[in-house]
Amino acid sequence: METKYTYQQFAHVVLPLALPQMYTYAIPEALENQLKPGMRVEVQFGKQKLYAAIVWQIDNVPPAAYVPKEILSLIDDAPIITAQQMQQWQWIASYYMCTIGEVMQAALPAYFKLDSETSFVKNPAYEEDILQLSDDEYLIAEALGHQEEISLKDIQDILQRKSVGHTLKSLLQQKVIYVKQTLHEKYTPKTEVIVQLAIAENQLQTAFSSISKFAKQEAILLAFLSLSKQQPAVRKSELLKKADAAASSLESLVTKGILTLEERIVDRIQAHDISDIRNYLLSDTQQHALDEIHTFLQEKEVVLLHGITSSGKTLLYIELIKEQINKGQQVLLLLPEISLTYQLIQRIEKAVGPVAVYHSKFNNAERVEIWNNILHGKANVVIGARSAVFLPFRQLGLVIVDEEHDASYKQQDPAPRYQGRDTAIYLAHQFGAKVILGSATPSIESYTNAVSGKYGLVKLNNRYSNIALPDIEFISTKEAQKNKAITAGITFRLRDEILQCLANKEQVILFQNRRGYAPYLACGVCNWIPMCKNCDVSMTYHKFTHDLRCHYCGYTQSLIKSCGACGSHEMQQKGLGTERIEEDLALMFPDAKIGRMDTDTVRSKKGHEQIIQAFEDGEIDILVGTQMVTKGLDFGNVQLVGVLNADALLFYPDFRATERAYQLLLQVSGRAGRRDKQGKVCIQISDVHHPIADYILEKPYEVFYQHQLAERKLFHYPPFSRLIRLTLKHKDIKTVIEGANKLGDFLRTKYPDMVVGPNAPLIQKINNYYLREILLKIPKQSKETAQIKWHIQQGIQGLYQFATFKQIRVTADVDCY
DNA sequence: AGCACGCCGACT
DNA sequence: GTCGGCGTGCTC
Repeated sequence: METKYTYQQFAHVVLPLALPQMYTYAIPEALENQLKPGMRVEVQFGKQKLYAAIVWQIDNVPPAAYVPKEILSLIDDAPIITAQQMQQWQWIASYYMCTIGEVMQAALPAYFKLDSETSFVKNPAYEEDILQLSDDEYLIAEALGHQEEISLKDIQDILQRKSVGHTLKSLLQQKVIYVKQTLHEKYTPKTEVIVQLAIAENQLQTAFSSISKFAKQEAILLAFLSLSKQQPAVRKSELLKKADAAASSLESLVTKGILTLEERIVDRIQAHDISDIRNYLLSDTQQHALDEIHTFLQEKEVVLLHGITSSGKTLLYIELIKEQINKGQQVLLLLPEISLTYQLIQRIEKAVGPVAVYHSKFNNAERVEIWNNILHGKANVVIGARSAVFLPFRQLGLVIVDEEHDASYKQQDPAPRYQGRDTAIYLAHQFGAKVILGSATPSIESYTNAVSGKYGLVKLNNRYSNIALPDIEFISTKEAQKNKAITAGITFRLRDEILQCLANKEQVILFQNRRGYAPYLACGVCNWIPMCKNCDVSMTYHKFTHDLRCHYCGYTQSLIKSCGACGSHEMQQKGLGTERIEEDLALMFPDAKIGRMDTDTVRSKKGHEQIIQAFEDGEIDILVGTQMVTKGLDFGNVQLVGVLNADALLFYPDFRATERAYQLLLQVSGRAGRRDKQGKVCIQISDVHHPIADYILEKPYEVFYQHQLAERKLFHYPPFSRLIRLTLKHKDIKTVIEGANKLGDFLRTKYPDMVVGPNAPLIQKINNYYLREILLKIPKQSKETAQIKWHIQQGIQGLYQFATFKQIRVTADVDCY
């Protein structure tokens, strides 16, 4: 018998999974004409799981090949994403070669992404026949007598083991329990309990006399009266604190009908104190730059603002933001994650009024609220990290990308591997909005666009209030080693500079790009190095925890005392991590207060803030840290910046290594010097004649740029090409090599001049998976990028036709770093 | 991503 | 002979 649909409408939905297609569900009659694209619906996918999927498209064509499932319920009464966002997601999926489901994962705050949790409930029809049950089964049935439902984890806890499958199966077979899937709406608005007076003012006298025997109740009522004079609403928590009373006393007052309690939904996003909106005055140079920006923006969509450190780019941003606010437009200011410090946000807020801040360290509930505030036009200035490009803007007028060269704008893992800066430009384009890219050391790509006239180019060459540029000195570690003028990685030259700073009560920042204590151990006899058992990297020694750790997979083992190859006991610690340097500094400068900032000391957003605050308050004299110290530290009394080992920055076999080293050295140098005194920067490097020293010391950015450009041209790197990197992963090295060769050969037959590799990456094995890479260099002017991407997909599909290659994971990284 | 189905090794 | 390991394929 042929199935006859009673459904009129069908919805194509996106699931929050890495699936290439959309899935079609039937819209039940009750929901007809209520669904709109961008709304979430509850659907069952597979035999068990429930998901919140996003309606992408609605039509009335019944699928011919299968019987669609019904949409279970409608979650939203209005779309949570806009048509513009849907277009943006589609663009990201196709440009960065991923699925829309993966974009959905990255774009939505966690609370919008629902999936079901499995729980088990007691079958009410089950007649107690407890004697039939095994001990384990009895324990579960017993537990369900106390609670409505029970999760898998609860069952594992009760039975004190992980494999509970058979017990579960048996209980289900005997129909003691059944499975329930529930889709939890995880977001709950924050509420506060507000206390109000339940009686008229003139009854207060009577009330007081009625509670005269209860000191605490009296205290509460008095505290309430005083608080209610100061503020419109009295919060329960605050009242109890002021009265120093317990909730039970308050309850008594409520029972007596003197006070009432009311629960209210409040904003998690606290309104900040912005009482003193400051007007900063622009210098002539800055004003001139601002005028130039305006002129360019009349005809160009993007302007690159090339301003040296401390030239006051932030001030220009503030002016530009204010203009947009006056026009009633929204502004997005993107910053590298780590630069999003409270100090910077506060500074901008003081100048432009309230801003919404959005980045991954905010808790989920806050992110939902910011999302909704922007969607409903309640927030107009957003400061955020790269994921802020996914917010549901309405009237976007301007996007500013600060430190546009920063590598952290590129998402590495997982997909979507999008470039936040480039996505921001696309976003702005969608709204007809303008873009400002700001940097002291622009990326080669952006600068090329500026030189070619695609972007406007505005320069800001003077430091604000003419703060002198720091005095930069390269110190040869090779020489120092020869002369025995170096201990613990610090040359005597640098040590003397530090001493002088300490004598002058000035602060010092030291930069070292390795965390931990010793980056590796080595046997003094046979040179054996302990490696991670899962990865192709050496184990790093952490002294504080007294163990060896892999910085790639997190594997930890206790410290090795004897050599794994020759058995000798002469294991030596090699290299210098921040932890070790911190320790050595304490010995070298016993009177100085040493601080350390790296991922080990900065666990939370708070940890980061605390160290910055301590540094600003002068509680730290010498701050040693990784990459982190190069960003977001615009304060303090820093006179000296030391780079302990610049060689480590240049060592990477990566075409961007020089560019990155250059950017980092200049950025870290920018931390030195204050209003009244020229700062000092000491860069330790083995060879002081390395070209990078020249670029940093003498040559203007343009010279560096030209040299880099020539090199990029020679090897067909961006901006002369577009790179796509394919990474293949498999547990067996032979399989991954053969698979990579197969895919490489396929692509080479199509595009003989574009394929590089397959090659083994710098780290061959991570987490027990062997890796191989294939790089595609697509000429910039090529019109066939879309076709190439399609062929890549074909190639991967082709690989999966072979049984041996079926479990190779292939990831594509477009515009890879 | 999850989940079920299906075919080979170590236990009662 | 069964439990359960994970390789394989599918989900509207």
